[in-house]
Amino acid sequence: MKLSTKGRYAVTAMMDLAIHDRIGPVTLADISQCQGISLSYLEQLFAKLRKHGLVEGVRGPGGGYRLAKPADRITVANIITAVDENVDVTRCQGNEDCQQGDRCLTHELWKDLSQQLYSFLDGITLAQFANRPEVQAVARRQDREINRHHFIFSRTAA
Amino acid sequence: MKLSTKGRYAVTAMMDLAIHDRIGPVTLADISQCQGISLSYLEQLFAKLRKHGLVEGVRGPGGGYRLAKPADRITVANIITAVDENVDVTRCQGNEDCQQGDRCLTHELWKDLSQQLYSFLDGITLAQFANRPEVQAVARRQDREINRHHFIFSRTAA
DNA sequence: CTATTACCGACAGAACCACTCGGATTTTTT
DNA sequence: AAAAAATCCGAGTGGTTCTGTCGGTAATAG
Repeated sequence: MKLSTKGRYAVTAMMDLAIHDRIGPVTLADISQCQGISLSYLEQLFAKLRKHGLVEGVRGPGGGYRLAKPADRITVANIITAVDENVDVTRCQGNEDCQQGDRCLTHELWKDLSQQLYSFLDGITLAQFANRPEVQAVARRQDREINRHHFIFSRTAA
Repeated sequence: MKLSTKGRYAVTAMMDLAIHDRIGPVTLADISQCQGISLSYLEQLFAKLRKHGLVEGVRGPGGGYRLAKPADRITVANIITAVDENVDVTRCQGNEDCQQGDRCLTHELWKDLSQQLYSFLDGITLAQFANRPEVQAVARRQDREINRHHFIFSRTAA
């Protein structure tokens, strides 16, 4: 388990997808502009998310990314492990005899804590965020706006 | 909230201190050898832990580090924030009008998740690890060993 | 006095992060 | 058919963090 800005970017971007899931795919350009992350960097993150079956891309104009599974089946732990594939285990990989047989029981304790943390984050789904009343309200307003712009201007010109 | 190898090292080292707290200070050389971390790197970590009032150093032969507070008053969150002082907030620091006023509500959601994570780790104390029966058993055996070596050889020669 | 330990700062290589650039491919619109 | 919008792809880069080395000073126990 590891937690860096990379993971945060991935999680917030996925929240964005979950919120606007109903009106179709969201472009990386939108997320880039909205969240202040570079487009190319987002592309790299989404390549990993796609390989892990969390999102699917839609090419061409009007395309973008959408969730590959219902939002209540995607957990925060899923997202973080998808982009931070570095498992980064203890120094004495598996072989527990790192020092006089039993000295390094702290490694066991850490593994236990790490597992607790994973379980915690695995219990939090994207749906839990997207279904909040205040989120629904804002999302609906934005969706209308986006639809209007789809007809008049291009969407990203908003 | 951030979680890297640095934080893991700090937490496992602090677990070590908590486990052997009863027999006095633990030297960094011991932790270094036991956990496979370089001595100088440990020194850097413990300088931060000391500045945050989590440990106190004892100089001279027989010295080392010991917990500055009872183990049930030191949480995992305390340790991690002590060594990873990087708070690393959202891109639009505080000013919520990062994009068209309300677009970036994902930042709010992330802040909420981050807070949940902190609370979770803040609920886990060193004592919860040190007080486990299996830990107690191993620690007692090790302590005896260390005491014996204190008289016959030097402690690190074990 | 000597050995042991914490303390301190500078530095250096390696790895990783965040990002850029230049393209190629697919699809919709015109 | 042409143009534009979007995903895809890989190479490369500057900066930071990680990990560790080295050399030294200060305090303390025996």
